[in-house]
Parts: sequence; structure tokens; C-alpha cells
Amino acid sequence: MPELPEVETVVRDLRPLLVGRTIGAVRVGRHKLRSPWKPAWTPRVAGRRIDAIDRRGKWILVRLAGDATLVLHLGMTGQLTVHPEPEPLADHTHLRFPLDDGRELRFRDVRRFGSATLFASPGALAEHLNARLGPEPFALEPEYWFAALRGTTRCVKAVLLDQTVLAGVGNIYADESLFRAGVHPGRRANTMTRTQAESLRCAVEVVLRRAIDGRGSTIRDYIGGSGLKGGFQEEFAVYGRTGQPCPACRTPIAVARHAGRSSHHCPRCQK
DNA sequence: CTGTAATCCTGCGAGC
DNA sequence: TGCTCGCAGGATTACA
Repeated sequence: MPELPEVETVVRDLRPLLVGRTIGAVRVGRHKLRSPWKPAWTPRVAGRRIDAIDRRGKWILVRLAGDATLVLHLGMTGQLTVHPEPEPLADHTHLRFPLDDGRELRFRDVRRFGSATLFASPGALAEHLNARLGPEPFALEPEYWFAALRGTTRCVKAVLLDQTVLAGVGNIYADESLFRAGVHPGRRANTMTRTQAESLRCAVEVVLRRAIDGRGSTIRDYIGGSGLKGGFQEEFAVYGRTGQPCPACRTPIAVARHAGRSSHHCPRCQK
């Protein structure tokens, strides 16, 4: 599922297809996503031009003419793609936004952990995002990051996954970043040295950049906004590689449980 | 404050 | 082949 690199890929794919187009209507499927589409939102979307498509953390922001923003989250299995309007609907398509060029934006989500919400004003949108998201990984201040780690006894993996500390990292890229930095996922955050904190901050940046270059990772369901799968799964060092040799020392990759998630790591390289 | 578990869902692979 | 079990990119809530 979509973490920052996958969401960034979707946004980059959709931007040229959607910006400048006008949404003609909203078609809602029988099953609700995480929360139901409110009928009151439809007139605020239908007839509106799309001014911009942005990403914040794992959230997709479709900025509409006027003050409203359509906010989408892909959850675990969400797909957001553009199709010719007559094209048959795939199973689990829950929302459709026909456009003025004969195509249609479709939100498909097998597990329905995704969400689609409308925020009527920039203030309401900011309130929602600010309550949930810390800084973007590419704008992470070293001092802020070090202080965030030193200020808690939680394990480092839990801090990486905490969207209010750092926005956009999920289970795959947390594990890959920790391996790259040589830090064990169960390491207590408040025992990290300044050097290790900086090493981890850089590792997160490098891993995310490379994953974006690879158009994200497809484990099973993920596809970009143009329908293409990702390629970064071919470059995983540890994620999903339990029992296979560590790329650095050949020790079998182990899996442990941290913050309720599987943590793939090398027991020899990561301290 | 932490950690853990359950919740929302469907699908798939492993094991019997 | 067919069944059950556990697990999966996430976020939120309840509870110890």
C-alpha cells in the first residue's frame, strides 16, 4: 500500500491528466469507504475545475476552483486512475468523477480502508492535516528529528511510523531506512546518538527518493495514476525477505514485531 | 505516555 | 480439491 513514494507517483501521473479538467458529476458506489460520501459534497464538486493536485504525507489533495479541496487517502489497497468513460468498471470501484474530456477519474479500493472527503475551506483542510501530520521527510530539520527521537522511550520503528512526527513513511520504507542506517527497529529512540539520528534521517531521504524514482513498490495491489505497477520492490534489502541472506553480510533476514507491525531486519547489521 | 489489541474489509498463500 | 488460519502498503479508537 501506498506510502509516500506510491502516493507521489499517483499524484505525478494524475497531474497532467486532471489539472485544467472540469468534473461533471460524482457517482457513488453501493459500498462506503472508511466514511460515507456525504450528498452535500456533490454540488461542491460537480461543475468545478481542477486547479492543482498535491500530496501531503500519504494524502492526495485535489484542489478545486473556489475554496474546496477533495482529499483522498488510498488506505492499503486504494487505486486512483483515469479511464475512458465507457470502459467497463473493475470490481470494487467505489467513486467515479466523470471529466469534460470523455474520461473519468475512478477510485477503486478492495479493502475499503481508503477515504474520500471534501473540505470546503482552506482552513478546514489545514486543521485536518495539521492535527495528523508532522513535517515531510524531505524538509525534516536535523535538530527537530533528533529532539523527537530523544524525547521518547518508544522504539525507533514506532517513531518512524508515527505520522504526527514524520509524514509519509509506512512499514516498507521504515524497514528499508532502518537497514540502510544500520539501526535496529526495536532500538529505544532516546538512546539514539546525534550521529545515528542523522544517519537515519539521510537514509529515509535516500530510500524515499530511490523509491519515487522506481515509481513506488507493488507488493500486490498498488498501481500508479496511469495504471503502471511500481518497480522498487525489486530493490528491497529486507522488506518481505525473511530468511533470505542480508545483502551486506549474508545473515538470514529476521522478522520481529514492533508497533504492531512486522519489522524485517538484519540481526547482525542493525544495532 | 506506551504498548497492545481490536476495528474497519477482501484476498491470498500456507498448511493440513 | 477444499477447508481454516494468519497475514497484508493504514489510521483510529479503546483499554491496561
